[in-house]
Amino acid sequence: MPDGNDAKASPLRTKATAGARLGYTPLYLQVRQDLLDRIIAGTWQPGMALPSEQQLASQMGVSQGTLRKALDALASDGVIVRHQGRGTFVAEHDQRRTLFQFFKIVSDENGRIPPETVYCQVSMRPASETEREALELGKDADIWVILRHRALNGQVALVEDIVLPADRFPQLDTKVPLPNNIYELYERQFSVTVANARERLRAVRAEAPDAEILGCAEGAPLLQIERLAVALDGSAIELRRTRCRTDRFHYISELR
Amino acid sequence: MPDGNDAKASPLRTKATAGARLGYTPLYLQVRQDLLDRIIAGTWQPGMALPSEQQLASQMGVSQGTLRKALDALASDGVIVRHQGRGTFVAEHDQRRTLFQFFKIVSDENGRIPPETVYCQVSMRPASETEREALELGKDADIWVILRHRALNGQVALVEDIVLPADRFPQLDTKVPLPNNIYELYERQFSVTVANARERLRAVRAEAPDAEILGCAEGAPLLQIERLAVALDGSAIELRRTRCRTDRFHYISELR
DNA sequence: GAGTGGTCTAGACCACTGA
DNA sequence: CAGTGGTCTAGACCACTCA
Repeated sequence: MPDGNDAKASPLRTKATAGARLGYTPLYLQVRQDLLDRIIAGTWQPGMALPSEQQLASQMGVSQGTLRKALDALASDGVIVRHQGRGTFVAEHDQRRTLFQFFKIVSDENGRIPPETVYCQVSMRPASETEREALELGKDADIWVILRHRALNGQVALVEDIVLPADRFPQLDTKVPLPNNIYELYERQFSVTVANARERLRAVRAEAPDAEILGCAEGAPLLQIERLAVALDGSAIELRRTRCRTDRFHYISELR
Repeated sequence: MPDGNDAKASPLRTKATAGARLGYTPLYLQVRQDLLDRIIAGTWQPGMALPSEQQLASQMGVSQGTLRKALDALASDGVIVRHQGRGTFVAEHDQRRTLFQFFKIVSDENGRIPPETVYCQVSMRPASETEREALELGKDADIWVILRHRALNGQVALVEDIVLPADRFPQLDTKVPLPNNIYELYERQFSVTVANARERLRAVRAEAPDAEILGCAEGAPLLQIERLAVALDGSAIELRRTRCRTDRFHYISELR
């Protein structure tokens, strides 16, 4: 058993037994954060099984019910995945997750189809001011810029600029050609797990270079998607701008 | 106590005590459905308080923990709202909910601002085939069509076509002028509660009529949003097409 | 201070998986 | 059939709201 005594009778429990008004955090949220910290630190790698509820509960000195609430919270955030009868696993950026959670463009006829990368180029340059601000970078930070063209149903439909902080992705250029599933690359090669993202959508005119790549007229309407992706530890990790033809595709959004 | 013996020792409990392989539904989900049915039936109106957990649990013959899981599920679906120390309430389509859950267009400078209706027209006609299909209507069904122009920061920015099944909204035309918050109208006047919606986004060219309304050039890029809204009982209730300028506004989408 | 939802516990039993 | 997560219970106590 390699998972021995690393957090026994933990120093948590801010229980506020008396009138501690502010700053009260329920035990299950403290447990949640403790587990999340260990996942971020790499104690359990993506795809690996966590110890069983019983083991974790007794290790951390809490009841199984409390531990379960912590795991439920992590599961609803997509950090872990639970399978009845099998165990609890650190969530992975497999094909399925990338396609459903992080790819919102759908074919009008075929529904969800995985995009195929048809062109990819990597370069480095100093970050602009807006890039530094969005990615929370220091004054002289460098960034990687990835340019990709991607096809759906065999038709080039997307042009992407991806911006990454260079220091979090050392020697990215040696990984060329980059795999189709780039978040899997972040995860496996650089230990960076994308947890969630916010997107801003606009309709824009196709400028000449994009029009040529996408095979549409200059001035045609394109859907522009600006994404800021956030890592497990809450830091901004990727800035992405996608321009997309929407004559045979559309972007889906669920309001709940 | 007006909420007497209406569901005592309920006929639920499909507990599968023996090897009932398929068709097993956990008790808390049965309770959830039972409560949802009563909300749909209007036993508790939007904004009203439900009985306390203790009362509901003993009424329905389940433990407080099980009842709580059912309420938690309804709360995470946005059907009810819980307030520690105050009670549990049927969710309402107030200004706040409409603005945050069902309005995704944001000003580049000001952030979230409520849109202002500057033009509104209501008419009735037979449903087209695609409308019948989307709204699950019969052969000769009629629909209401609402045309609206809406302004953000004092600038006309949105053109909307809203399609509703006529039989669910009797005498809608007598409610003109429609209030700004139209989901509140559905709820209060027609007992129709919008629960969630799916949207399809595209970039399109501004045609002449929209260009004039929005004050932009013909052929300018517009963001087109097609929405299908679903009621509490799961039926499709509204089809909506919005066209929007995105030179000073954008659409936000959260990926989690 | 009474009443509400929120947390925490301890234990029993059930459904599912895989060797 | 052993081990895992999922459900269900009963009861204690805590934090919050409002009269």
